[in-house]
Amino acid sequence: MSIRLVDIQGKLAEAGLKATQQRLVIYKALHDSRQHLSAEQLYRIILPDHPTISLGTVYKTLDTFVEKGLIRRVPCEDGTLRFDARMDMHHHIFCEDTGEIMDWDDAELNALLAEYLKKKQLPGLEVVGVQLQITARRQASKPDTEA
Amino acid sequence: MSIRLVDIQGKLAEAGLKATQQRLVIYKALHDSRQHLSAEQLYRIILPDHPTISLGTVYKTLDTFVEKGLIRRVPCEDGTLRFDARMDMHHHIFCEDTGEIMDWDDAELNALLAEYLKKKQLPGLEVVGVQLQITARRQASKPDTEA
DNA sequence: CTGTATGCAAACCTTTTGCAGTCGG
DNA sequence: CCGACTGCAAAAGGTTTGCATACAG
Repeated sequence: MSIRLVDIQGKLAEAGLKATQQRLVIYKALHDSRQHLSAEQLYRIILPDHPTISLGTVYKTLDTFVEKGLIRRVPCEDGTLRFDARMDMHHHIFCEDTGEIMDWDDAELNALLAEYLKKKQLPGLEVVGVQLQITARRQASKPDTEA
Repeated sequence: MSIRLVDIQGKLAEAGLKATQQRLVIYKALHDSRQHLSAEQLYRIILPDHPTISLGTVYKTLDTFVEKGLIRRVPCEDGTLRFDARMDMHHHIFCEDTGEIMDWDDAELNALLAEYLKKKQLPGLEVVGVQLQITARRQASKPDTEA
């Protein structure tokens, strides 16, 4: 669940980045949260344990991480920009009621999409990533609640 | 290609919205652009022909349209929020190089996804929308350019 | 040691808000 | 006519920038 510092150091070294305290903390916080957090949210999580870290550093660090391929940006329907430490193929469910983004993992779906993309060619484009974006609403237990 | 005013008026009436000049213009501009524009971009497109329209109105109107289901928000990997007048199932290719969002239409893919979702149940959630988000880069004509 | 990365605070840009006046139904 | 909608301008919110200082390699 919780990533080891050694592993983060490895990732940073691979990317040619200095392993500063802040970078270790930011990566670990995002990874271990297993969520899709904004810079601001991440800052608030980190602050109690690291009161001297600055919000600007969080922004810069996240940008650096994205640039180096350590994390990815998750576009979110409510307009906020969030980040995800998972780099493997997976999908997102956006809940309209709560604004939450949940991961959706399904090997069958991944295989389906991989096969589809192998067949289809995008004109002049090389696919770098694919994800299904599912928008959902909390299911009304009583179907007659509103409609 | 270009939508008729009568049709927009119909949509607005259905949604219970007054057919103001501004709403007609904004909807038409977004629809006819066949692109995924931000409020700001839309404002700039409209301004020459309607110099008195205000940016605030564009924001409010777009929000109202989304609320009423006339258009949808398109989350974009660069953090900007854009809007799309197409409400039928279709997919988006985000080009990392240009920041452009292109539509991707494929009946086969739509069928594939519809079938998949019919089979799978999301726990306690009702699916309102699905779209494949493809991230791509311009294909290097010479494969040895970088890698 | 040296240059990269951080902290701080100001600047910037986008979006929201409140209110008086306007206009569509 | 009346209430919904607009324009304006100010405020809020989130993100970026610049520079002096600190720290990893």
